[in-house]
Amino acid sequence: MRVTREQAEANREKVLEVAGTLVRERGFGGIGVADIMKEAGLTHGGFYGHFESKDDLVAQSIGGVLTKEGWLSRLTGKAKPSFADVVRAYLSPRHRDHPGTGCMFAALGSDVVHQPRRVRHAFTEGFRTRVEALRALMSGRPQAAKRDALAGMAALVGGLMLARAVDDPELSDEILKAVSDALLASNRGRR
Amino acid sequence: MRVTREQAEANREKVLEVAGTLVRERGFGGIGVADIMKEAGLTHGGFYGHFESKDDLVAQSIGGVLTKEGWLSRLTGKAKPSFADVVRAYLSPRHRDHPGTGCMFAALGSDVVHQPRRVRHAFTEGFRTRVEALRALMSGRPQAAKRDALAGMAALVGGLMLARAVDDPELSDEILKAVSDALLASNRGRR
DNA sequence: TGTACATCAGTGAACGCGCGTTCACTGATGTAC
DNA sequence: TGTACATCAGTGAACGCGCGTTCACTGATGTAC
Repeated sequence: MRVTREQAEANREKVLEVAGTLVRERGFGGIGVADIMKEAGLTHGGFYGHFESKDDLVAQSIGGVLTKEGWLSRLTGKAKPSFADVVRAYLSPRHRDHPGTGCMFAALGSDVVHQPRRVRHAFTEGFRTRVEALRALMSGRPQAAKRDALAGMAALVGGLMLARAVDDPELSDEILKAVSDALLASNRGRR
Repeated sequence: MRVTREQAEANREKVLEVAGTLVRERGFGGIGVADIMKEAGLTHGGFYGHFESKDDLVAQSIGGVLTKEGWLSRLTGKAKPSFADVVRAYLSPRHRDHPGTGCMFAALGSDVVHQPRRVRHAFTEGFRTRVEALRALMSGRPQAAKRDALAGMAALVGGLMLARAVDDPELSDEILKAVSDALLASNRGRR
């Protein structure tokens, strides 16, 4: 059942997209080749026509997500979001409850260290990009230091991850609010 | 090859301890029953004399680590550590490079959400304990709010996790230092 | 433009390995007298 | 305190399931004429 070249390419991209979502929802240990292919509307046998191995797919998928443009706008829903927009959207219940389309670091962060070199490297480069983007949005004279952006990223990622880990919804909300307030206050203080 | 009751109990505790270390070093997906038993100096067959299942072992091991007393002293090497002592020890290269005896949240945080109820609950209760301990060490008038402690925990956990995830040692050190400086400064500001 | 053949994307059965779990067995410990 | 038997912690082979990977096959697409 051969398909057109365009369809084959679309299928490949669909598989990458599904993998990116499922791995964030279920973690590295929670995704299988058959699952992913099924979710993409295909059967598992065709997998190796597109990818060398499962590791290859995961690396490509994560690399793709972490280098795609427009993530700030997708997160906030605004074309030119402010620092406060980003903090509020990142630490929102909505982001917490939709890991599949959310931040890779909060969803997979503690497992990255156990992944193959390629995956770890993609994460590192994606992290640099995001730190720089955050820095550019922060206040400071004349501009915020990388240090402030690194500390901000740590608080964002740690806060979201903990809000997801905890099994008490109230505590989870409390974490989101606490980190959000602290970041917004410290950015005001830097002005 | 029966052993004394004391030896059997010591073996059980050794298995729990090994599991606690290996799971932090390798993640939930990186530990096998045979590995753990071998590392404890036993063979895999005896496992089910001590535990109901692998999940049971993991839950018991993590619950044990998270309820044990003295973790603040073990982390800092001091009997009565200050807030600055805790921050500096937590975000030290030494802690980053020894996950097996370090913080559960940074080592396993993003995977906790995929674990059985028991494990998630143990994490949540352990988290509460640590937030309260941190709050008690922070400055404030008359004392720091829970909010400040929650934000502090998020920054600590996120910072350590990211410092481990990243594949560039320089960036890793930079993360540790940035978060450490930010936390110490904001605690001074609260005084 | 139409026809014949080659290509190859996708299918689904099958393979093989790793790992959690079970089980018959061993031999030292614990206990009854 | 010593002896005989019962208990049971630990051993290692074996089982079975899940999952990554392979492969012969199908039938629609792409191409040569």
